[in-house]
Amino acid sequence: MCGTALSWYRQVNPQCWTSEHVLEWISDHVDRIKFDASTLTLDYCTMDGATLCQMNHDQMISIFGPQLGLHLHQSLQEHKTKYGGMFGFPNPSSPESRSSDSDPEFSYPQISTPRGTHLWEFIRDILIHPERNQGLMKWEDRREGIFKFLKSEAVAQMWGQKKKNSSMTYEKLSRAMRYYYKREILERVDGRRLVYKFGKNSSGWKTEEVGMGM
DNA sequence: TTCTCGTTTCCTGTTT
DNA sequence: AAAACAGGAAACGAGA
Repeated sequence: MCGTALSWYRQVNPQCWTSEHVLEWISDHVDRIKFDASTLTLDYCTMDGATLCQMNHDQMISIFGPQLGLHLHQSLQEHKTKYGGMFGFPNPSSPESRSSDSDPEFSYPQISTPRGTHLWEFIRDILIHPERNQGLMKWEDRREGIFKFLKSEAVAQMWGQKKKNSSMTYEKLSRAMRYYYKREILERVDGRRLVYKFGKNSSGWKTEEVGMGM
């Protein structure tokens, strides 16, 4: 990894980036899309490349918001395919560099994320990080898996971005949610508008199951 | 290429 | 009245 130019890091596997490179890369995108950087927390931008590469689309959006998050995610995917060697996504068993540079509480549950996340998984991943999801959704009853949409149209837009469909609405998203009742991925919660409950065929949201120390 | 799955889109009717 | 909820039906795109 010999480097000379300021931006040499852009030609290497993003896994190798230091936290400075990551920060540089983020600010580059901030400039490029004229994003209002004052809405960002420097804390969340401080991570090394390996940590960055661990993040999936939803986590990226949870931290950086729908606009910047999407740009970062797409750009990172391009970097990965171009310079990231043979891996489509990061090695799940990577030892994890927990340097003081990394976000100390950066311990996402290791959920196997198949290509093309499903809607319920997308929703679940937003809920797993309530402190970072910008008030999009919240748990009504964490134990029971009951949750509520706070910004239904915003979530729908995010879902649409993920599927490259700018015309997604809550109306249409909710139809897909209702199909989950029969498959018992969701259970009905009636009388409660915008409230749903995870069913027995869902996974990855229970605190015990995920081992988040609760 | 065809088939399935998981939605997406549209719609009509009901409920809150 | 507006926004959600209910599902049927058909179209769709990705992947096997």
